[in-house]
Amino acid sequence: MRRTRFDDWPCPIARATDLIGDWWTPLIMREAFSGQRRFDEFQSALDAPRAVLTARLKRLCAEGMLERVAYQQSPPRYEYRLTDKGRAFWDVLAAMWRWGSDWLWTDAAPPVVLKDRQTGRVVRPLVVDEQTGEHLDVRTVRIGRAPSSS
Amino acid sequence: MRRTRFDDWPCPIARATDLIGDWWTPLIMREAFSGQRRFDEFQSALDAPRAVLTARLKRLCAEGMLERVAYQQSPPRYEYRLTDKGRAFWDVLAAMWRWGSDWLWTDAAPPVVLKDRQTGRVVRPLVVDEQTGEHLDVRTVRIGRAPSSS
DNA sequence: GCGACTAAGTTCGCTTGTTGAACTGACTCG
DNA sequence: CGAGTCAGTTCAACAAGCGAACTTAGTCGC
Repeated sequence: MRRTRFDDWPCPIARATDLIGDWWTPLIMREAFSGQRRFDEFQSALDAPRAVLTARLKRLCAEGMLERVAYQQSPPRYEYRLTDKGRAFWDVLAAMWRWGSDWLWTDAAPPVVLKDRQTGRVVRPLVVDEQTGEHLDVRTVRIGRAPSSS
Repeated sequence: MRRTRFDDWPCPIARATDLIGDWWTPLIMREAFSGQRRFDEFQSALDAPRAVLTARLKRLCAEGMLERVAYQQSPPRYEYRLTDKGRAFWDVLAAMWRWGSDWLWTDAAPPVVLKDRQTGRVVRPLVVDEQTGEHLDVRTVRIGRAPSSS
């Protein structure tokens, strides 16, 4: 009777949900993107229960989003670094950022924004069709069987 | 000692996580996007526990992502329709779709794709900077304080 | 060499959330 | 009148999340 797993469903959203649908997980990734690496850094940045943090980091490593790397031998200490897969996940967080900024502040504007590291310009993530560059509209898109590769 | 809420954190990712970080919730939204509206449609499409589905639909309505609308008077029956806020959430699901497709099928390609409703062309969502149209790279972006609007 | 400190977890008792299955109530249809 | 439909609710067992305290292996200041 354990929590239903989605990680073998034939749908990208379901599999992704299995990972980030976990409590705390997207926030851990956010911290990783903003440069945190060590257990205690994550812990104090998020104020998450240590046991939960342990479980999440273990899962993220198992999934190949983070890598557990020794940064000193004695006493043995490890830090958690983003892998390519983990870095690619930034796109999802950026989409969440945009949607959250647009729809989750009814009263005022959110106190934080994304900025270009060089120019300082405010950056607004947008989800588009790779081919056309047009904003992806729900109404124009449907879910379909993949074309057979044979 | 209840589950830590993120919905008043000053970060768009945190607030979004509070919503979609919930088990089942992104999948319910996916079903909503593919046209499901009724309680039993969601239930049988996902095979989710009915009690959980009730709780999630209630939450999504409270958050203004869905609307509970009577579609007949007697007996009173309700369906759940996407609001503008809910429709806007498609961007996040699209980003999850893309990332999941790219990184969560190690063995083969995913069996489902997004297609243009008219042309049938396969559509690949991409997260870009709204200004430049360039793919958003983690390394070029940082989190910063919002410019004061005064 | 002794006590305080540090980093990275683990353990524990308690509360909340999830699960599957069965049940309910108001109606309609044959 | 009995079966069926829809939109939930209820229940008991179990899993997961919570905060706080504890552990382990080493270093640093004195």
